[in-house]
Amino acid sequence: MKISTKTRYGMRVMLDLAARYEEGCTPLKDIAERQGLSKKYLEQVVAPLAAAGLLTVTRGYAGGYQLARAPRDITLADVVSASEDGLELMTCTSDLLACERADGCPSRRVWGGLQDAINSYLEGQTLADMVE
Amino acid sequence: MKISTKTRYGMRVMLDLAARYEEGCTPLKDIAERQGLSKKYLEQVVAPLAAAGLLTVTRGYAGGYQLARAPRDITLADVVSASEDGLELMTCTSDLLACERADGCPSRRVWGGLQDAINSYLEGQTLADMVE
DNA sequence: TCTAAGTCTAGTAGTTTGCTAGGTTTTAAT
DNA sequence: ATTAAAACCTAGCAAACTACTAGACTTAGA
Repeated sequence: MKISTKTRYGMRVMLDLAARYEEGCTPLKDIAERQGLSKKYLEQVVAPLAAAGLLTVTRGYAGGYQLARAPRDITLADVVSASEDGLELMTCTSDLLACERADGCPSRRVWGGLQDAINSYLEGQTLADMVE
Repeated sequence: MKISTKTRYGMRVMLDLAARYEEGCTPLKDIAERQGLSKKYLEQVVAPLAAAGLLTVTRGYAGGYQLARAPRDITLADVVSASEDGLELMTCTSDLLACERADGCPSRRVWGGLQDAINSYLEGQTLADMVE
């Protein structure tokens, strides 16, 4: 149940960009310096966020990243889901089989409930909420 | 944010024992058979649960495990926390340092809020609730 | 004393994590 | 047309973690 640094750094990048959303695109170099992180590593951190359509990319000279939507329109679920490739706590294929055999499968209830709690928190908060 | 099989199996063991709490101690062999899991692996799954005081152990012939308290008095947080060695989403030492430098550290708010959501769900539900 | 239980320790193949490194492509400024 | 600053892509790698298996040892009731 630990959160990977990839996801944590991804969130920091998104929050950093949320704080200066009006200012146009920002190069990774600036974000890396502000956050005290390796620019090279951030490239990889940012890739899935861009692939998920959360970032607008400007390539070439004076390029950089900008939030694709207003901070108010990007939820924490959007960010975490992109970084972690989904919010699922488990790959439920094998669990479905196990549940066939089990009687009522109470553990389904456990993890389903936890999943709901996580989803509803992350979906209910936006980047704007976090930045104030 | 995936849940390890160790934790999932641990929960299944605890739920299995909760369902037959009145019946005294149950050998791991029986649980392994019912759940379709390796008994040998379950030994390791169960170890941290016993160490956390959630299980009463009877060694020797006709021994086995039993819940140390009634299902109503064991929360999901107790179980997950024992299996995962705490509920923390991250080791915050390095984050504290980062937060000194950052201005207001909005990511603290993100993960703190998620942590609260997770904790309050897990602490609010007991094994009895899951078994019906 | 036999036997069915839990206990402890070690090993291990495979995967994931958290990076670093280097080269390629894109594009605005000169 | 060249340069420079940016994003993009791929590979590699040590360390840690995961999901087990295996075996020897201990405990205690029948």
